[in-house]
Amino acid sequence: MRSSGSKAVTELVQRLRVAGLRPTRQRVALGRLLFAGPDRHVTAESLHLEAAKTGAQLSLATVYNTLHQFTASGLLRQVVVDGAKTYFDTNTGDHHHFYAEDRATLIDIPGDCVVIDGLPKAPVGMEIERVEVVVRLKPRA
Amino acid sequence: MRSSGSKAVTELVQRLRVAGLRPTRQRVALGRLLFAGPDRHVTAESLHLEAAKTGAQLSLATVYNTLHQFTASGLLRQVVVDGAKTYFDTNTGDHHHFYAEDRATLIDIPGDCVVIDGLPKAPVGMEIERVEVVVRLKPRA
DNA sequence: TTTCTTGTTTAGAATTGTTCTAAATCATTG
DNA sequence: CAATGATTTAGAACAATTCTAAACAAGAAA
Repeated sequence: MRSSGSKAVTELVQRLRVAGLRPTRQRVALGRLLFAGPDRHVTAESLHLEAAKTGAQLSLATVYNTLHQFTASGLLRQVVVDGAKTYFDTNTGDHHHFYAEDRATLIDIPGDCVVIDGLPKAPVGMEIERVEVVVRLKPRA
Repeated sequence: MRSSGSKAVTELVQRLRVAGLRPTRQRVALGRLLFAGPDRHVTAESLHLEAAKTGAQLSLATVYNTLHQFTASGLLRQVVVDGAKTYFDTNTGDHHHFYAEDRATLIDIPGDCVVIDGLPKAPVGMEIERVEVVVRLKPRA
């Protein structure tokens, strides 16, 4: 019985290989947390904490490295909604976000339900890389 | 000849008073830089540098304080487009932004030309504070 | 004016999130 | 199994921002 990993893990290892990333213990551990279930939003800090809770043994620096590598490989995407922390989103498709400032929490808004009209075209020499909508939420008065 | 200030300065002092802020030398100096001309985007650092160039004598901490006080009073608004620095915008009206990542530069998009449709309503217990659109630009290939 | 009170400024230390460095470790290949 | 090069890591370094408590200045009162 050579391979004791689940199918999900095998697939993850495959994804990493394809991305040119060696499937190290640390990357697999983080990948499982990120990609095993439904889409999610994490910060380096939160993911590091979560990994620690599941018994994984890895440094915060590695979490940062890994998140950036995953992002560069298109497995993750960065979301900027707060000056302080950087969020990473496992949903790399076209979509937007609610951001509850008081809870520092993100909620996805599917891209296919939102229509944005009337945007001016990009200045000369520039082109649009992406259009991001952030809907800031506050507790109802 | 008691009052040697220009009309613009008098008006600025008035705005500060209304906002409950004493028109100190520092606040007036920063206010002139911010509100004398057309709308603009600054960071604490950039404004501090600019103030220094015009001969104003004030600390970076004061620039931070002032930017936050101005924001709290509705004279400025914060724009989050980059994890690293915080931008402040003298245009507090309804509008959006182009953001050229390579130049770390903001350009206003008038709010009245953009229509956003299909946004889901806010989760229960929450209400929408503001809808922000950021159009990320990259140099044309 | 002068004095009093309170708001404001400031230098410098402290914090926070993130990146860097160089040495140790691990994964893969031959 | 050894060699090679990628990866991890602890800890230092960094950058933006906030905090602190002491000095200072603005407006009100006398």
